[in-house]
Amino acid sequence: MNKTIADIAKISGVSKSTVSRYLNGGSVSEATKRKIELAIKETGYTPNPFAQSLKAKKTYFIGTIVPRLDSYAASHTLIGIDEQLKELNFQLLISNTNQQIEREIETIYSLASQKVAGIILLATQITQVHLEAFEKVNIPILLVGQEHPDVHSLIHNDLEAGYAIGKYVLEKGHRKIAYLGVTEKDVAVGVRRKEGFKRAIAESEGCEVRYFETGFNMFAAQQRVTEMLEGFQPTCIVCATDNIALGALRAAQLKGLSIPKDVSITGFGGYDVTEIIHPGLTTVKLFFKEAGKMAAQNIVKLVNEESVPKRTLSKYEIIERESVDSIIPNDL
Amino acid sequence: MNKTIADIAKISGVSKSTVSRYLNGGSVSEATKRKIELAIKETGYTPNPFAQSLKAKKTYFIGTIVPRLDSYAASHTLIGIDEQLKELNFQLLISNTNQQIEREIETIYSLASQKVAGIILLATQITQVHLEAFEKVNIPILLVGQEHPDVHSLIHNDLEAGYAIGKYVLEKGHRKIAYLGVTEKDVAVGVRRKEGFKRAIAESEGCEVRYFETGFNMFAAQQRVTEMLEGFQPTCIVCATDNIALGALRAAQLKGLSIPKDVSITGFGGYDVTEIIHPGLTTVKLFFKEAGKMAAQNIVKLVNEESVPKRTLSKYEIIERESVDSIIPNDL
DNA sequence: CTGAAAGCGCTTACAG
DNA sequence: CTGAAAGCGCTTACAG
Repeated sequence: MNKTIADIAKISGVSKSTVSRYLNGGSVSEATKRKIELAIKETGYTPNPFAQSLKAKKTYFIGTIVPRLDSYAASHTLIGIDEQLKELNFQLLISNTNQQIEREIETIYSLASQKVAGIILLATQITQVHLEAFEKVNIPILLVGQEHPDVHSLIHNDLEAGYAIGKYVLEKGHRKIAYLGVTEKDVAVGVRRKEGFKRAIAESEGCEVRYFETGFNMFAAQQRVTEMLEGFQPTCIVCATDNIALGALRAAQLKGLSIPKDVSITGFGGYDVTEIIHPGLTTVKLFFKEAGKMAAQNIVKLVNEESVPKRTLSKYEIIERESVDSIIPNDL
Repeated sequence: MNKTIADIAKISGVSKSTVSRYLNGGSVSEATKRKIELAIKETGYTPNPFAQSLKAKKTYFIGTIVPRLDSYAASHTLIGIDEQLKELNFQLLISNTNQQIEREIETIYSLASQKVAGIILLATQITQVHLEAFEKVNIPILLVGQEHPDVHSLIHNDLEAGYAIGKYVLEKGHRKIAYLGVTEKDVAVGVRRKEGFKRAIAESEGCEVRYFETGFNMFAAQQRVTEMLEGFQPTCIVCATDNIALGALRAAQLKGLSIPKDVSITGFGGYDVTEIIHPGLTTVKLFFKEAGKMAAQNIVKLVNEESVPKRTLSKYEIIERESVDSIIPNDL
């Protein structure tokens, strides 16, 4: 059977209080300390976390709500969160909503009823219902990937990153460009990245840019690009995610176009697969794992009632590979 | 503040015992049932799971140990486990070991000290130390992906699947084949798949087959294939995983070979990306999500002390795409 | 530094 | 059907 604190007390000949004090780093004499240590080693005792949480009125669970488990972004963010949380002696509880936004709400309440100390939400959209739930459960919440003025958040620098990739393709001489984005309901990916890109475009002259919208799925993107290519032949396709870029790549290839000679393509995310495909995809790398670590640090601070900036920014970096051609005119 | 069962008792004018009985489906009169329901609705009361677990001496956590979070196999298996566990009213606790096998052992003990009801281990290797840990913690364990005579397991039918892909390439006329496997320490992937493949080869004549070993990483595989191609030019490369196949594909392409005209390639796993790359990869699809669901069902049965077969097999299917050429001689 | 006692929020025989 | 009481394994003032 499982040993309890009473067993340890009996074996080491002290009271339960003293054992508890030892466990929690209170003041215990060297001699009793040794006796207790011995008893613990001998029995393999570990405190019952349920009893601890019940009594101490606090738990060491951090709930993380993810829209999906099978995405590079989600899994790498989770890896970072998990790693950092372990270091801080918290336990990660992952809840997958399978991209159903109603389940996010349910999950917020159910995590609360499980008495988690805090919640990290890998967010896609923040609705009024979300805000209401945050309010009601009354536990620290941290948004990752999206921001909202009323909630603490950690976001990728989508605006600047969008600007950077815009500048990049412009510098490579592209002027006839298709921008393949996603729904504006997703503020980070659908609005901010495009906004940054537009700013870059606005600083350049003689551009012909058309904007298209597709889903996050690569097959949907493939089809969208196939259609697009009927009526518009850009020299460069800038995609709001790597998955979209993968779809674009395949659509172009199936059309017999050579990348980057006939058309250049860029992605956004920096997934591993962008390096292994042929040609390698030029993309904006986002640091998901690092973002996850920062998120874990922030939520724990929030739990401990330490101060945290309302908004934390994660970095990005442009990775140059083979999918973008330089078409700078000869006269340069 | 959080309401307790005492609050509900007071509001509805009955005893705590009765409320508890109502909560646990005991016999309660219609009238009191209604009063209690009202009080619960009014207060938004949810039972404290720590108190429940402490008293009832059982928990609804199932710990799942995964070697990594960022793999198609792991995440899809996890999705299946999570989905099924929710349905069975259990809560999934994911623990990532980051491919460090010592951490698997630590995690087994730490999950046990967290009083999980059962453990699912997405296994790579089963060592003596594992068996010892299973023994010591004395809670139900289910292996997924690997098997061992002493432990319950759920595995993909690697042997048959290996045989099937061997038969397949043979039927396509290939006789000069490279098999790209992994370490035999991984019994399922390193031994069984190869064994099945060899059986198919043994049934055919005039084959020249060479066996190579590489890691699970696509970049390592790419390099391995690049080297291999110096000394051996097969008409077909059979890979033990999709990631290896991706590496092989890139190596061949960088060498200027056209797939499948110059060399055919097959994978193993059925990752989404194998469909979007160009050419599409012919592969053996494994049903990770379904396997995860079965695993969840089995571990819960084990927790409830119902009987479960020592070994459960998950299915597979060959997906034909463009990466394998038919080179059947003209005389057919 | 140490121990006795109360209490965290539940569940479960037991008696009625 | 219902309630009083004990107890799950801890922690935490309080007194010494």
